Amino acid sequence: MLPLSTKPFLLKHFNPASKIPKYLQIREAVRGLIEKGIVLEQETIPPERDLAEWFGVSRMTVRQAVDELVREGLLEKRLGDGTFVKDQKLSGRMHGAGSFSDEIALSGKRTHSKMLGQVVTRPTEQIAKKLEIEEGETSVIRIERIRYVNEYPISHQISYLPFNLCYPILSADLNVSSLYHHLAQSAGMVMKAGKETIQAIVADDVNAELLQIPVGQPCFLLCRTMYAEQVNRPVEYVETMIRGDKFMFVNQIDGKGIE
Amino acid sequence: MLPLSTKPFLLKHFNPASKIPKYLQIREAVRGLIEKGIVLEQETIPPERDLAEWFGVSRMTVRQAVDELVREGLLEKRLGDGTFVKDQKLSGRMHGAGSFSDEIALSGKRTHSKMLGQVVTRPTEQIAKKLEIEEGETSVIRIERIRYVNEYPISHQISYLPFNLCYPILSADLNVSSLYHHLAQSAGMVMKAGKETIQAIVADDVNAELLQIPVGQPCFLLCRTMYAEQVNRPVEYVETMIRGDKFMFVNQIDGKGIE
DNA sequence: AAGTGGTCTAGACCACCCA
DNA sequence: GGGTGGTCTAGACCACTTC
Repeated sequence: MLPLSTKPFLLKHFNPASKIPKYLQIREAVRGLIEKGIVLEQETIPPERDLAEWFGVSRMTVRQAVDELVREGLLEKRLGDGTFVKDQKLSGRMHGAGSFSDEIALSGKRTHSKMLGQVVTRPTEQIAKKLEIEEGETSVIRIERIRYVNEYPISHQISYLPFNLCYPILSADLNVSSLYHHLAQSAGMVMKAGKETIQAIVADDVNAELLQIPVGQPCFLLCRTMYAEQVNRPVEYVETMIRGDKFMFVNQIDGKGIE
Repeated sequence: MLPLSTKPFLLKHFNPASKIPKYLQIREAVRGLIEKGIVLEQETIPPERDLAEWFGVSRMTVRQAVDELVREGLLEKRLGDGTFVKDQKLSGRMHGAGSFSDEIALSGKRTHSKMLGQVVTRPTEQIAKKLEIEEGETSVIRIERIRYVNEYPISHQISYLPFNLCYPILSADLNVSSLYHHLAQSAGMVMKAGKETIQAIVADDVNAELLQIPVGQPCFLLCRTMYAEQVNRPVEYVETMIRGDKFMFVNQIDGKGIE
């Protein structure tokens, strides 16, 4: 039997006269049920028919609310059984072979970084999604740097890391040593795998000034999400703008798979 | 007005008597509309009320189907306006140890090539060097093509092949089938390995016209040298200009080699 | 004004799970 | 068998965009 407190709690967060759509109010009310611990992990929320009756709405409206929480990964429906609160764990299997990085092909050159800013902030919706952070759940560390090769700027990089996983790096001096190195040393995070996309874009005015190039000059935009060994979720999302006039990617093609 | 072909196409992929839920059939039918290029990017799919009438289902059922495609990022709804096919960047893998390519990850898209020219000519010094041809020793085949995805041009490609190794392909129709396929069939050349570089540049006037983009738009320039199993020298050098607004590279990062 | 997607109803029957 | 979620109907009114 469900605790008696669920129904009063839900109704307290619902106002049918409000301009806010009912399904959104219901979604947030049910979310509160979980966040406040009124319904614990592995337990069920009330049946859809009960919710519909309590709120005085149709079952379809309840489903619209609950299904969104299911898609967010907060709830799990089991056919014929009920709707359960999930353990807070997100899946993220990584596979595929191959490696690569933006630091390759710079061998023999002198490199350094300049820190532009390192702040703890609230993630935007996009960043929260990339890091698989529940919206508003927590803070992220935002690190903005310029990387130099032989004294000229080569890339502008903005990294985002979940605060609660990576806060020890806040004490690091990233001017002289690498982010990944410090993540391993101070936060115990060793990067394991990830995914990146590479796009061709032109420099906007901000990047043009930072990279000392004209606006409109071609650049690479590299967006990478990295996973650490220790945790089953992303620990870094980084966007890197790289000068197209000073950098190229090199790829060795090997054997099979060629039509 | 929508092409007449949408309705017949959709109904062909729908069977109300099937045990498969209607909304799933509708979802896949609409997906087919996009993948087959019957509805192109930036265009709208038919209104929900039309779809409901055509399929003989209620509008809620149509919405259940369409909303899933919206969540997948394939469609975008604009209130009061319509449901639009999103402008998606195509992607190509970039395995460090394996295939590459601009031809993968185009699954479900209609692709074809247009031959601009196929001539036997004397190699320039640069091309001769790439193909490891003694200067003036022999001739090369120069093949220039535009590649299309869903009717819009995606890349402009110029391939160079040593004449004495590859002349059988001169009889091939490269409009319909791949260069590598024909090299294998008619010249007995199977591509084995190679090396490619990827640069970010902007379109010049020639490429802008061929790719139907403005001059100055960002592009990738991919330069690749390929070796065949049978011979110990390059058999193809190809330069490919790829539209940056329609294409991105995707790379899976795996384990080691991370600084 | 006409057409679009957004929200919502009050039911219905089904397949599935558990006691 | 009784309760659960899965699918589906045939409407309705609203808010928004476009013309």
